[in-house]
Amino acid sequence: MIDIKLIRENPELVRENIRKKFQEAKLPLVDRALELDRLNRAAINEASELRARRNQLSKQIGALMGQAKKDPAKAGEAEALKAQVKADGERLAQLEELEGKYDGELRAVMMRIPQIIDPSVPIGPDDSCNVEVQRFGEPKVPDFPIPYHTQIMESLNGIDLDGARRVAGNGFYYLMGDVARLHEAVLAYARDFMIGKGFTYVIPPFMMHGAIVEGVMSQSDMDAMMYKIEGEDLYLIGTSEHSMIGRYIDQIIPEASLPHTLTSYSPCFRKEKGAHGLEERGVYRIHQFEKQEMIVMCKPEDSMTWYERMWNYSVELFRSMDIPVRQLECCSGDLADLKVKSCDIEAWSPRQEKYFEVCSCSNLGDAQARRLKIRIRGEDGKMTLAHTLNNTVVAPPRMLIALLENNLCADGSVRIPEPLRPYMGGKERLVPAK
RNA sequence: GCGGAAGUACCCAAGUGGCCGAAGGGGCUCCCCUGCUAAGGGAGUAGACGUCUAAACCGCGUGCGAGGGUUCAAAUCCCUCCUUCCGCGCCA
Repeated sequence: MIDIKLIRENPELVRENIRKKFQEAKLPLVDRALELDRLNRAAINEASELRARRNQLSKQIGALMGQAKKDPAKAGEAEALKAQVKADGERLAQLEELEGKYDGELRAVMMRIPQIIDPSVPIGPDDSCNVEVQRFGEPKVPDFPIPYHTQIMESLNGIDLDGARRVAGNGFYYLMGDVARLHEAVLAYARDFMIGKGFTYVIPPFMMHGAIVEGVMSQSDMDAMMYKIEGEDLYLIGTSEHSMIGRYIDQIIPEASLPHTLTSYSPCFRKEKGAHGLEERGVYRIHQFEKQEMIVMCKPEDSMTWYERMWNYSVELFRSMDIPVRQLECCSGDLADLKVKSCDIEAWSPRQEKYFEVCSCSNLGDAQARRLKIRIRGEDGKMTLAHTLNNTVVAPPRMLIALLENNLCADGSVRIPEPLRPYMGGKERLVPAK
């Protein structure tokens, strides 16, 4: 969400930004916003004047009522004033309705106008124009065939998808034995990795109220992703970012306490509406998974530095587990409307001989903060909107695919990367059953 | 989940329809006096949001847990909800 003042002062810049994102259909929204803003302010001004008059007259009525006890003639004057205020009341009620209407419509329009993207974002209409910036580690293809990840897991007696389907349907899994343990090892290692970077470990609520959901995501995302608890004003979180950022709603943060650098663990629940491709079977795209996340809330001038740092943490983490990765910069047309800049960290899949997404790092600028009213009180008392960023540390079911594929040996065993071994009881290798 | 009590500014707290955007105390800021591990006196102390403005000040509006309602007028009366505390129940 951008500042309405920016549209008032520089609508052309906002239009240009929309064109850069190849969303021409949204261009009329700019004029619509200007129109609604004008109408809204006119209504506010007229209503304010009426309220001011009501307050004044009501005071006079009070005084007259007091005098009327001694001088009955004053009662008539009071009645006359009452009638006038009552008459104003009807117009005021109309205006209040208009205020609500314009304000609501304006907000809806503003929600659809995209955040101004960073000048460094590559321009392109869709994900085919995303830019590979840099590779880390050698993408190797071994001379033996790499099976689909579920087969590797099955060979280790580590997964039961059939059972999960009976119990919860498609999109769920039972992880078992060493694979389940490896899943937890990855999470625990990633958690400690981030703690080592100075982040504060947080376990947030896994459910949240509707009002928070509306603050942290768009209506369309909500429909496509969120599970609602029947009969309660509660939704299951789709990522801990939701409850982590929601925590700051309507809050004023003292500048001295910034930056807030947090790493949160949570299960994530997603409907994942829409068609899923052949390569998204198994544990790639599922209704429930677990994730370690990083969240940073900082001063505006610091957000780009944090952005760079954050995606680099992901690279460092994956490299420490011997997984080759690359940084893929998101182009303008593929960038979500709330984001100023974002990139994916993709892990190498020796089976597909291509990279696939394992982390997504985003700088939201002040977009989220404006929606949620997250402000910073400066040392000088001035208020500014905070900048928010988030990045995946690791989402183990999916990253397990990369881990298993990249560490598979010709004999079918899986080498456990060094840093994970302490979390696996010292085990160095997973060996297939039989 | 049931019963009881409560939610007012940084904190405590008074306030049952107009004279209340809110007494009093504490804290904090500034000033004066005194002079040394202290004490006394005075002044100031909603923050926020919206609007107005080139911007700031001022003004106006909103604001007493939240949202509705009654009324010319609501901290105050009515309804719904939320939160906290105490007791009981249930549960890891």
